[in-house]
Amino acid sequence: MGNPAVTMKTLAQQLGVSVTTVSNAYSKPDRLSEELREQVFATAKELGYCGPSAAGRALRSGKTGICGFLFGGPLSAAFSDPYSVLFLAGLSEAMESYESSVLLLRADAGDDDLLGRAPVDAVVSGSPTAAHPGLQRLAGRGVRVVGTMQSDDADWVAIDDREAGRLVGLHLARLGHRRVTLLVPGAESGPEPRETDLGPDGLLPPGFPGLGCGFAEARILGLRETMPDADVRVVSAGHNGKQSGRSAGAYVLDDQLRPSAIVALSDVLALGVWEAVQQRGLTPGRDVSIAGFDDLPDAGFVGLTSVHQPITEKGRIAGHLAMDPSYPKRQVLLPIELKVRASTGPAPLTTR
Amino acid sequence: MGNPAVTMKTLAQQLGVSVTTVSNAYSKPDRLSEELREQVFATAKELGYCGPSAAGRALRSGKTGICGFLFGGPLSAAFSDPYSVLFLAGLSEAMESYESSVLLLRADAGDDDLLGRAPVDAVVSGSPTAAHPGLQRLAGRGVRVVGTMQSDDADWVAIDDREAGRLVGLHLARLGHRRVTLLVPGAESGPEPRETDLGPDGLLPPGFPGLGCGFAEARILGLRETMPDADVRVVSAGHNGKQSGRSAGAYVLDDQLRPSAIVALSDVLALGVWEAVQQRGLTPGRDVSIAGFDDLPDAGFVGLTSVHQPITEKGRIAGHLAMDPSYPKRQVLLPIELKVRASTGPAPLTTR
DNA sequence: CCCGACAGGTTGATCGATAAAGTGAACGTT
DNA sequence: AACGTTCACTTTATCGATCAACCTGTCGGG
Repeated sequence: MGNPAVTMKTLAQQLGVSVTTVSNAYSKPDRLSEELREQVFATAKELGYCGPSAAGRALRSGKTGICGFLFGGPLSAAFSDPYSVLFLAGLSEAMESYESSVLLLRADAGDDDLLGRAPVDAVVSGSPTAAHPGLQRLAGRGVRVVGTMQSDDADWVAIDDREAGRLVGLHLARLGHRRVTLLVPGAESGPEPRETDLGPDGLLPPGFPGLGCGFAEARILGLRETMPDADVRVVSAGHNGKQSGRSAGAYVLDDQLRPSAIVALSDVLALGVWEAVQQRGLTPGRDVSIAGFDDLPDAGFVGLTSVHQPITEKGRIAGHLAMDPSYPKRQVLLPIELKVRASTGPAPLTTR
Repeated sequence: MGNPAVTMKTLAQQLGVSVTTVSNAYSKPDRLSEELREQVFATAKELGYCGPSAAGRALRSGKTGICGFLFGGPLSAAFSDPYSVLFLAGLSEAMESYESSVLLLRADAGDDDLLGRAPVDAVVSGSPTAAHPGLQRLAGRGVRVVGTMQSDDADWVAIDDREAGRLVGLHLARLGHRRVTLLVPGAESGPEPRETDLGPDGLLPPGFPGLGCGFAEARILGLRETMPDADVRVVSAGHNGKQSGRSAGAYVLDDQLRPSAIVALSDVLALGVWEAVQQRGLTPGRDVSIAGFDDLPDAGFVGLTSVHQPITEKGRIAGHLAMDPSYPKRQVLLPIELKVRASTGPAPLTTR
């Protein structure tokens, strides 16, 4: 039952010892006799004391045993995206070995607060929404920050997104594709797909939704690099979900100048496109090729060509980087691999 | 960059005002002039102060703005179980409306600590591992506890598991099934399926893994109630995953006395069974019927008969119960519905 | 016989912030 | 003119625990 007011002081008084001794019973067992320690615990149970309060301990010691997982956008979206779920699985697995827990944080502009006020020892930037403004300051406060995109200064675990783009580009180029549409997960703009051309530098035009994604730019660059003379269009697909993948797919497929290949910057989108293709009675890999990134389990299931990355392992390593300052490699580049499946095939002659 | 030692005191000194005023600037805007407030923020930015520290605030005010999500077993398992992922999606969605965040907690015996020391205002018991010993004491400390199983005293959001069992039982009985095997998610015992008969009371024998599940008992009771003269066997399927569903399914299917229907107490298990059935070249719903519970998205996808419950909504409501003491209904029973799909059909004549 | 090491405590300061009560000036009220 | 109010802050007292530093016997070695 435990009265709310039961604290170490209460215990100490009851036992006739100092508060420090009670504290030691919990956190420094070797500093008092085994016997007394037992007594402390016995009295604790009796009075309904349930261990040192998180707040007090955190304030004094400066540690919380909590690692934040930062997600850009509504947290509920994190759970509908298999990528983050897999990442979280790895992250929380790592946390268990540190007896720490994971705090889900939403990284929203303006919401400096929730982030700044989070009681965490470290933060892992889960979605590759690279640099949240508040992150910098957090780092100053002694919070370790771990990214999931390459950068010069910070700690990170990432893949070579440019290389990932190249893998797909090369593959499609060899299959003879010349007209390609890229689907980028956009901001939370409505379901309306929006279209653009790439700038002269091969990058997204400034202000185009999807820009913030971080990985988008690199993947596009890599792809362009290996398909220099292809006709590449870019369509923003609203939020990163199967649903918007489907509608963006529809938009692209119904266009009179249908591309021979559609590359989605994430598998969720690609899977949506896959459905749109099926709905139209077309066969992926024959009538139109589809490729994605991340190689989610479902990709293997339906036969979607995708660039594999070890997502759960990524989460695990991020966890170690976050909790263990002495972890040797502070910047980890994970291997990737193109999984060629049935969803990509030679470009149809009519559209070559 | 923000020196670690930048605190409200620093700000106050720099500005020549009291610490309280700085505090008010953040949490009680109407208690100081707009002008001064701006100044405070300006200086904060200048000195790299990133808002009130969570620890200090939590200690003094007794609130953390954090809701714990309690999972029985390794947290990483929570992410491989679509049920908990869907639940978490709802929970975190609700949290956003309270500007609170979710802390993932592992409810392990012996690990009283991690739970007791968690800086939370409330805890939602995510997996139906009903009553963690520490929960009681937490409640005493002023932490609101929300369950996902029916009980008399506490707040909860749940479904009528017994009724769920009845729905399945009735359905199977009408289809003429007389020999049924129940698959219960067991403890983390190895992959070895283990078998048992139901006790005379129609309950699991004491000590049988799966007992702790909470919902298992009720569902079994309901099922038995509607199939009084069926031959019901129970098999424990190791941990709650597709994998163990498959091996438990194999175990059951390869038995000489193969049942005409297999009921898994969770869809993940059922989906595993489904795969085992397919692997053997059998057709679910014709050669052997399969039914599950929870109606995960994949269930609809492959055509698995299952008892639907609004999982995400459950999480949402749990969140409201946790964060809003004035939420009207403190005990919420959600509707369920049997979704009949292709995986169940008339019992084959040979096995009737 | 003195010294140092060690086990097993104690004391007092402190972590960063908020709650509650107080202060003084300006203003309106009857 | 006396009095109640409001505004805009300040003062003081904690919240619960940990840390650094300091006692106090005891025991073995030189």
